[in-house]
Amino acid sequence: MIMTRDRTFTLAVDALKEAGLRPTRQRVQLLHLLRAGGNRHLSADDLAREAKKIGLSVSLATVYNALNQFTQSGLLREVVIAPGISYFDTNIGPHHHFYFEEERRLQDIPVDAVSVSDLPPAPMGTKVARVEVVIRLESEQK
Amino acid sequence: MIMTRDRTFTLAVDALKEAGLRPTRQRVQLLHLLRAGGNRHLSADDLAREAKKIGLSVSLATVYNALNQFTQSGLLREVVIAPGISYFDTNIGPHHHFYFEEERRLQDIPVDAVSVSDLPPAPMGTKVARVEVVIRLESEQK
DNA sequence: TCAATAGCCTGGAATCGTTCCAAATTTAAT
DNA sequence: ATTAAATTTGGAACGATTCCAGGCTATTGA
Repeated sequence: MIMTRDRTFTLAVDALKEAGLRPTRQRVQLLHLLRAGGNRHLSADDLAREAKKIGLSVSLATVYNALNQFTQSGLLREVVIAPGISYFDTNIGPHHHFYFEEERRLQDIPVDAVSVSDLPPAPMGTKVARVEVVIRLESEQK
Repeated sequence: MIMTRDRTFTLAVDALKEAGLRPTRQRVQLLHLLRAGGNRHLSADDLAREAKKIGLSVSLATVYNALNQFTQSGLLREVVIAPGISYFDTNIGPHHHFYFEEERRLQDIPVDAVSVSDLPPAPMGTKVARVEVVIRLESEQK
């Protein structure tokens, strides 16, 4: 008799299929983990560490591969902050970012909280892939 | 008899002094080189290579030191594009950037060509250090 | 259902950009 | 000139990321 399957990962599996990525164990688990806990900004290392903590067996190379593939497929968005500091953002809708320099932390800004208008046209032969707004914050004390 | 000194580097020397940096031979030469040729976007390696080409004797470590010091003093602006790709921009006035993904090239956008308005207030205890707008472009061909 | 095959995962080595270090040199102040 | 402080240097070290070759796994289609 066919048992009802575990539905825990159905969403992740579907998302991967739709993105044209094979729903391998590692990718499914990582995507599921990424999507747990709302919108987040994680480094590759953060994700690898989280995965390890909950007992997933995934190599660091695979974490990098998966994050890059997810980003390319539009399942994630990458925000690069400084040489050697980059975060993957699970919020893929249009929005912007505050960056707290001291804390090295990102925070989403809803897209309607900033208006970017009168964009110059994309130069000939190109099209806009993305408009990125980062507001860098420093502690107020002088 | 005191000869008239070489004025070639006067501007660079003055800028360094004003920034509170000692006008050492290396810093003067590098700043001068940076400012030659209008607004530019150079990686550390680009600058080191250029310096070498014109016969300057500067170590790579010094190039990095100088670029970081110049950036901190407001003589330069750093634009980070991707993990491992960052440029130093000699244009320190307010402006934004196009980034051509394929060519890995930056291009300035005059500040008045984009309007960023209704910025949300900086969170309590912080102030805005900088607002960064990068318009990422990809080749138009499908 | 089960092989065949294309794609994926892995640990470790390699690479890249960047920073660190201690010694030697240079600058600025006396 | 002398001295103290700052700077430069080459090379080692570093952290993040990518590469690689071999073993595994998902998908295909017979």
